[in-house]
Amino acid sequence: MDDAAHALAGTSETIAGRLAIAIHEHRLAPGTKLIEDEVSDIFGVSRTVVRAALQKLAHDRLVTIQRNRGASVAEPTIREAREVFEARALLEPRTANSAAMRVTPSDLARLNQHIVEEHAALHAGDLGRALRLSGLFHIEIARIADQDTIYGFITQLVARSSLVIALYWQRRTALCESHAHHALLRALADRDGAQAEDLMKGHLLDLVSSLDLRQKPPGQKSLRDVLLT
Amino acid sequence: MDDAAHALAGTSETIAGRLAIAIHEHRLAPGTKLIEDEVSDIFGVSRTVVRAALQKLAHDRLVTIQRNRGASVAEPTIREAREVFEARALLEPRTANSAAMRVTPSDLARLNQHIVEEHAALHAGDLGRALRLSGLFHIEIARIADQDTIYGFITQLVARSSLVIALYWQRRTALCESHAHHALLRALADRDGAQAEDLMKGHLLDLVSSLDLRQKPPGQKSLRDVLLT
DNA sequence: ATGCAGTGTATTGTATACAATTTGGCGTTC
DNA sequence: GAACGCCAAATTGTATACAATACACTGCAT
Repeated sequence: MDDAAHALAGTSETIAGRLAIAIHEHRLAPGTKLIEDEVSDIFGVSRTVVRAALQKLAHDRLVTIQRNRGASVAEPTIREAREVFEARALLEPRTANSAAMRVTPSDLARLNQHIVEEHAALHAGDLGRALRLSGLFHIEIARIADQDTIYGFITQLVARSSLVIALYWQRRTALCESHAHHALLRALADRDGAQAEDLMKGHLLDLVSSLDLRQKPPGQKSLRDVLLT
Repeated sequence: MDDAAHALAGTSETIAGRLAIAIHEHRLAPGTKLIEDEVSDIFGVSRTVVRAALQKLAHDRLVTIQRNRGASVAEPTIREAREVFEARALLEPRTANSAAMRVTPSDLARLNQHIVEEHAALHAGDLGRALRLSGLFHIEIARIADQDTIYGFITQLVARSSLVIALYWQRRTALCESHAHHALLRALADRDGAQAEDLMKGHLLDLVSSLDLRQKPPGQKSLRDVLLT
């Protein structure tokens, strides 16, 4: 490649992937405007390709597109945040159960690697990467369950969860639930579907309770809150 | 409008909607090729808009896009067909339960109207329209449950179900489950969530058992089946 | 006949040009 | 000084031109 401009050229899929990872790792904050010209310069492609990528992300609710106003990283409302976790509560426990029946040794190895890397990232202070690995753990379980459709739903929900966490996570919950994943891994290794299902259910409940979903997001405090302080 | 060519002009959303309805009503059969130039002529817009519409439909798995080979109406495999109904079984019963708690008189009226219209369409011999109304009944219940995220999932699954039915429905099952919807409506009217949940679970089981998911789809019969008749 | 290479057409992929719309700033007026 | 209207810059929406690819068909050799 002779020109730095298109050092990162790619299809709309790869560009959507890069953006999704950046969002997942909290390097692109909710609300960030995504201007077509800028993005196309960065990746060295035309706006056409970028538009396709943005539309895909919009369909996954990772970005919001308003007609004639462009795209920005989505800012889920409290209501959406609750819905995302309610949907996860509906899908993931049963999926973990199915996964327990089909899991192979290489699956277990991969899951274990996720946990190790997540731990390493945490110690290295790379919170974004730790967060993404934590999400990948859930996605990996869905993949093991071998149900493409549900896998797709969970992938989308995990990505959106990352946005929810960016907006509503209260840092005083420091534990960051790494042993929850450990326990899940053990249940899977034991092929104990019922146990995996219960653990997943509890884990998701822990996750929501580590969020502050009782008031408006930091940036969008209600008028009342602002005026009557 | 002075020109018939763009009598149906619209945005990519409306075009995707038109295509989706046509697919839902089995006026576009699985496998039908969707050529950008043709579609753009029909709706009087440029290929740009049509491409966006097709990509949206592809994301919903109603059409398949292969690079450099274009888009065609999706042909779900048996595996996908099973997955779609497994996902529905995971989501819809609980959703029906939630709907029972929130349903309003006007919701009930609308549901009832769906049933009536479905019946009328059946008697008029318009099977496609009946099928779409039947799907709308399920979607309406999800809407009543007031969970946008799950509503979106169910909408997508119902649309895909229509493709599955086009491919795998065995006509000898004539009943077409109209009283199942009646029973559901009664349970909702009674605000009996548990009953609604059970009915929905059973209804979905009836649906899958009216399909023939044990062999290859009609068009793709295995070589063995063809040769050893 | 069968298989294969080459060629032309049909179709999709991408970039770019232009139109439409929004946004922010500037000056005017009250 | 605040409100309003207007203009310029930035940005998105759509169409179109051109490049790249796949597909069907013909003719040829075996």
